[in-house]
Amino acid sequence: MPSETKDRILDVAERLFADRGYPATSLRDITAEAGVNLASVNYHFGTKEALLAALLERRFAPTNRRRLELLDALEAKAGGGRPRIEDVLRAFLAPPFERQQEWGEGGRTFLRLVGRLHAETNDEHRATYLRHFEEIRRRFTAALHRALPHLDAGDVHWRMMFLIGSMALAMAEGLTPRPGGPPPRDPEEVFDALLAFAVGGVAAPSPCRVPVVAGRHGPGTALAREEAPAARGR
Amino acid sequence: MPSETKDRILDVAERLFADRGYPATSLRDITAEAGVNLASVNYHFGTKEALLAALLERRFAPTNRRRLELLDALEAKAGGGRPRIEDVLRAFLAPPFERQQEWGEGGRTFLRLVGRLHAETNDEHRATYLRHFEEIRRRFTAALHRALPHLDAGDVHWRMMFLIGSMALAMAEGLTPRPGGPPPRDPEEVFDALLAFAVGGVAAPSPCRVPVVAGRHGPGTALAREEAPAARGR
DNA sequence: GTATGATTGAAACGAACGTTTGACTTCCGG
DNA sequence: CCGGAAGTCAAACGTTCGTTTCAATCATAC
Repeated sequence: MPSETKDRILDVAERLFADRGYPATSLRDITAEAGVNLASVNYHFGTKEALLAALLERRFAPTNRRRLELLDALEAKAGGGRPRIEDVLRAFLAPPFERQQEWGEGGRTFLRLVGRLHAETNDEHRATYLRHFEEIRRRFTAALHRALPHLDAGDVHWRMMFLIGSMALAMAEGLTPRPGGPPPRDPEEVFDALLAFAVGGVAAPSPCRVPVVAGRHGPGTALAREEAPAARGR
Repeated sequence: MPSETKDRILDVAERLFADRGYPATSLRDITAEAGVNLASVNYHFGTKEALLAALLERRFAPTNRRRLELLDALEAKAGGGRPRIEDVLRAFLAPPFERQQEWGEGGRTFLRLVGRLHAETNDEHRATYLRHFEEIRRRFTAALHRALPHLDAGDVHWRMMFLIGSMALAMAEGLTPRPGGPPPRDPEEVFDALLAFAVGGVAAPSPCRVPVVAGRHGPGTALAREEAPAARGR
């Protein structure tokens, strides 16, 4: 077998990156916990950065392939018509959770890592991560716009952002046990809750920018509006 | 004047932490850009960790005070009755944006930092951050539960999570100019869009252990469920 | 003016980091 | 047997980190 070492490094690095973050995890931590030599990371992967890239590739490629597969099927079925919002969101949100089931603990760890990377520092490893994600975001934003033709591009863009934020936090924090909250649920339940929230948010009525009947404090800014009647279609 | 140096350090550190993340920003970066001596950070704040704490305290204290103030007013007005979902969410979401207006560029920078810290590494500075946030989360979760009495505690907890995720990403990424997307909007517009999304998501019908109709592939798991009749009340 | 406490300055500390080196195993086709 | 590629190992490389030290400076009260 060519490299049991390689896989051990990948597994441990995935867990430690997810637990402590990329910059806060040293190669010495990884190699010590994996029981391999320090130099083997550079031997097998080149650099720490390339280790992250390999790690992302391993899980991201199948996940995103599945996303696009579901999206293609969905759009083919819709023909020229508009796809259903829930179908689009399901195609976007389900694959990571599917993979999590299939990969077991490693998959759950990966979910947390992905959630964390969404806010990770601004350097090249962020670019490494975004390279996998940008095409997905672009295509699903377009699909969402077709499902919500009454919104302008900016609104759709922002709702996609909010959606990603919900997903990321659900993955990063939601799946780790936390004191004070209810016990963590099964990932399937989390998925159901997330999808319900996402559909409700994405399909919400257009943000009402027009009438502002400011409450009392604050000179009528949108923020201080507290008693807005303000029905507003588009 | 006792410490122009102290404020310069705080301002620069806030910006650099927001741009690059806490672990990736060195005290040398901060002091060089602020034009002060390296040792002055440790002189004025003690440690890098304490610098972060001071920085958070400066912005968080008034923001969270305002949140609780709005929440108290809201609950007083509601008496024993159930508060309106939108009012609760507005009390939670508006103060950071209000502060951002009042603080100008520094406030906007702080929003990005807060968004980033939600996914920051697991060490003590994360605890530092959470110390400011946990009480807020607890009180608003309770208020949200009163506004949504038909949901169980778990559902409310998760919707609060999703809400925080949306807010965090909106703050962290949404306010920084990004290639490929529409030009960044005014924070007021972002706030309106976020609030609309949040109300829609939080007030969504109970997670889809309710009937879902659609699609074809997938063997009946919760994730692949696309044709599930499965009504399930509570 | 001079003593005193607060602040700044330049330099160094020890530790930890990612990476490289070169010798040492291990394994297998000839 | 052997030659050589593939992999492992301990040790060291040069850098950068947060922090400390201690002398120099400044303001202010006596």
